[in-house]
Amino acid sequence: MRSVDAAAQVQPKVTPCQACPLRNLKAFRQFTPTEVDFVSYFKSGELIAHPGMTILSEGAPSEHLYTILSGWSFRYKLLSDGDRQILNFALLGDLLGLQGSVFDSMGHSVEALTRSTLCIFPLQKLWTLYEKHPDLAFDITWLASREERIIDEHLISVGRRSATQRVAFLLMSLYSRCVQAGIAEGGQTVFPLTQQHLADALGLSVVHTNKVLRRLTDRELIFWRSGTLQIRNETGLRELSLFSNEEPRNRPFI
Amino acid sequence: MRSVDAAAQVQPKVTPCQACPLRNLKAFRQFTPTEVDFVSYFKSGELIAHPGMTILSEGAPSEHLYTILSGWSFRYKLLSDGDRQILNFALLGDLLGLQGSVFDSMGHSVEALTRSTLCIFPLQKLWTLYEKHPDLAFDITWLASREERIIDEHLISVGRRSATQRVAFLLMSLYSRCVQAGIAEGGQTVFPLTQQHLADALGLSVVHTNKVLRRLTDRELIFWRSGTLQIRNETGLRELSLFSNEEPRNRPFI
DNA sequence: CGTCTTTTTGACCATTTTCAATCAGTGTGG
DNA sequence: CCACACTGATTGAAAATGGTCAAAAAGACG
Repeated sequence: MRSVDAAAQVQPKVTPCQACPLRNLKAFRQFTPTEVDFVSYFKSGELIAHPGMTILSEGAPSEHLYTILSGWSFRYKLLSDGDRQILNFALLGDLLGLQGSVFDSMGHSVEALTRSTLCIFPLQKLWTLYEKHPDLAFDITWLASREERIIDEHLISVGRRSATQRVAFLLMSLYSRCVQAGIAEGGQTVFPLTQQHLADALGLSVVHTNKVLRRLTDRELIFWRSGTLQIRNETGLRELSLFSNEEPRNRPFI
Repeated sequence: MRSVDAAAQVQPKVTPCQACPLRNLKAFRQFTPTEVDFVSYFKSGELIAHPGMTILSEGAPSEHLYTILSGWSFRYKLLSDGDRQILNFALLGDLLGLQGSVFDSMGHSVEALTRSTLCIFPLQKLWTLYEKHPDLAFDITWLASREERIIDEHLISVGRRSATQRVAFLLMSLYSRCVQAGIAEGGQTVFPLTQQHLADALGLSVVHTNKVLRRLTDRELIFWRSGTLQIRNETGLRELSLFSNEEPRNRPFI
């Protein structure tokens, strides 16, 4: 279990906010020059996280807020017997560490799934954001509400859907987020999870997750191999999982 | 399924913010006079909701933000087959309808469990709050983060705990919130749920929930009868459920 | 090529669900 | 005050979904 300090590389601003790659994606909203200036002042540097690295730890305070510039990570909690529940995955543009800025410690941990680049925002400047940039403060509320929505949806999955529906739903929902993030096309997306990750997110055992995936493959709904997920029959998968994508366009980020 | 318009009683401000009963509870933070003035300007009236009434509907836009002045309600989502997942319960001081102010529609519904009084805040004035009262804007972020924390905790319960632990955990966590809200004392609290509500929150069937409750009663951990829940052995229940209360004191509200 | 992680399968087991009644509590109208 | 209707609580039995265990196969990597 490597800690941030041990394995992370903190860098100065390699990617200037003025040239933020997220702004080119149609999913994200545009900034005004004033906003860009503030965010640029707010951002203190970048963090390169390597696969398996713990970015934020449950129970520990957090000094920073992060925005994902690239890569995948996931939020999770551990039970005392070692069981892990993955709460949500985090992709391009997602905000991490908000709990740390509002409470004295994080209620969950965050681990990098792939090599990731995160923008670092020191909390000392967060208050200035609220004071001087109500529009950005509102964006933070927006992002928090969106996170709530995703967890709500996840909770109904784990609580009320069958194993097959759960798997189907999570795959569809991640695929849909990948499309939004511009890293998926033609029904195909990079998909750097292991079956263990899926199982831990869905409240299932790996063994059963594996069997469900086999069935979905046999039914020619999906094809998942060596880090790539193919949605072979999106309509079928949507029907099965009752997934309906209402992800808002023009989403904010910081 | 009564709608808000049909059964609700919208009243002018019966309880002036200056004399808000929440401010007397040690769990809640104090307001500055400026803040009280603004909240008072923000609040447009009160809503009396009766048991079973739908306060907010999934998929519908919401015109208002609500704060609970008294009573119980719960957030839930329905599956197409009619199954219901209760996402969280809402008590004194909790904020309802934030999603409606950020997205064009609610991602979940809210139903009153008991007769409830809610403060009504029209969304048109929300932007003023962000502009003129960054401290209150921060409070909204705080409340959103707290909601996330509770759902996270709920999700790990549903995903990874046994039925017995789940029931024990939910009971402890609701009891703990009641203590905070000042409506519980001496291990005893009003508890206006049915076993169906518990089951729907925990992702269990009513039948099994009933059997688990019986076992908890037989082990003399709890005693629940006619709307009153007694925690007969708090230590035992905490141990069983792995519940640890870290609810922050001095919580904000609007 | 050898080691380590991840995936896959089969067999067996357990928790939880579903089904089907019955019972208890509450409110209503006569 | 009692019969009737409803909703919610309880129970037992049978069925099922998903879990655990164990082991082998397949990849990934130095």
